[in-house]
Amino acid sequence: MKNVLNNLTKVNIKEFQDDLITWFKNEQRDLPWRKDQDPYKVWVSEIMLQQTRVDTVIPYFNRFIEWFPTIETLAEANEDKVLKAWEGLGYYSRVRNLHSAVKEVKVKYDGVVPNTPKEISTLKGVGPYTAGAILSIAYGVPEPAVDGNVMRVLSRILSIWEDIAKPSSRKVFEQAVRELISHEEPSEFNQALMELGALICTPTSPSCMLCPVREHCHAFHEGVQTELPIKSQKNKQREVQLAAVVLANEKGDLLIHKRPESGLLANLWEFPNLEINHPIQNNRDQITRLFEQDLSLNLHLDKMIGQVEHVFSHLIWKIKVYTGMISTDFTESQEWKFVSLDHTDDYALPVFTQKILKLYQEYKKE
DNA sequence: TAATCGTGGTT
DNA sequence: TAACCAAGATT
Repeated sequence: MKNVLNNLTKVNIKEFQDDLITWFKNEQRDLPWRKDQDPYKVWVSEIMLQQTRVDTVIPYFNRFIEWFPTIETLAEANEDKVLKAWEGLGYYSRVRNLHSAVKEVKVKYDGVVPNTPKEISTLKGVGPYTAGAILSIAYGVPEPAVDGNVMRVLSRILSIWEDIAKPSSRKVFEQAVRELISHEEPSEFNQALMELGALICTPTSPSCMLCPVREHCHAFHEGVQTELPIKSQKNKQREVQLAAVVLANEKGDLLIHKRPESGLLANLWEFPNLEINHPIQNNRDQITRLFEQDLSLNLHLDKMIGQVEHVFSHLIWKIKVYTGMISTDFTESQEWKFVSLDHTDDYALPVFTQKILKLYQEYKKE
């Protein structure tokens, strides 16, 4: 650790803080979660921003705060509505954990987000980054909030050649922040590091000539700013073959199924589907039998109307989409519903399901 | 530690 | 177009 951070002793910390924070106060973006320092809103924004772009988050954040303006309202909401508010954002366990944690804050902390590292870190979905972000931004506590931006910025400023893709590297950058952070303005300091990473110290072509802390930056002085940070590459996605079926009843309502409460897309809704990874499971009769065996759906597949591809972070789904008919004695249950497309307010539909729906609607036009 | 967990924009 | 990227947490 000492060796990796040996450039820390060469930084004029006071000047660095001042240059960074002054720039932030002048250049920061006007974002909806910066209108006040309500710990609940800071919390919601930080969860939404995990692995998600600012431009994507803004409309989701505004609508979420409209629907659930306080800890109390979110705690009282039912999960289907909460998931619907997250529909399309991805990483859905984030909002299920947030919902659970907000309920805990309501009963255990009398509705007040805790302001100590130990307590806030026990909340579901609140890891090291989010704990530091809420504590510093909402409460002014000088804790590190190390995200991808901070690792990139500090790897350049301090010329740190650790692999930032390794989980163990985060503690190196946390230690650096503990040395550098302003105890007078920890909120501005942490946000400034991230804002600098987002606007100036970008991954591929950093705008060093516009950088307010250029003179403090070891990578700039050595001309290696585009070689940092070091980040090892991830494995590529595994490909999975699926079959899905769109089943309409007499009214034109479509059959959807609630996914399991854990794992991928937990508790979201989908058109009936299953894996068909064996080559032998590739014709219509075989797939019909699989729906009967695996899902207890007694149905007739009409025709294959097209294919849908959907890319996850670790999977690629290639889905053959069928239309079909289901036996008249089928009955609805908690996990199986016929729904009108005009009344899906209580059913969060992930993007792959919406791709199937679009294919089906185009097919119906003809 | 390495996998899992989404989606859409950028290079 | 394929790879990469974006304010990570959990298991």
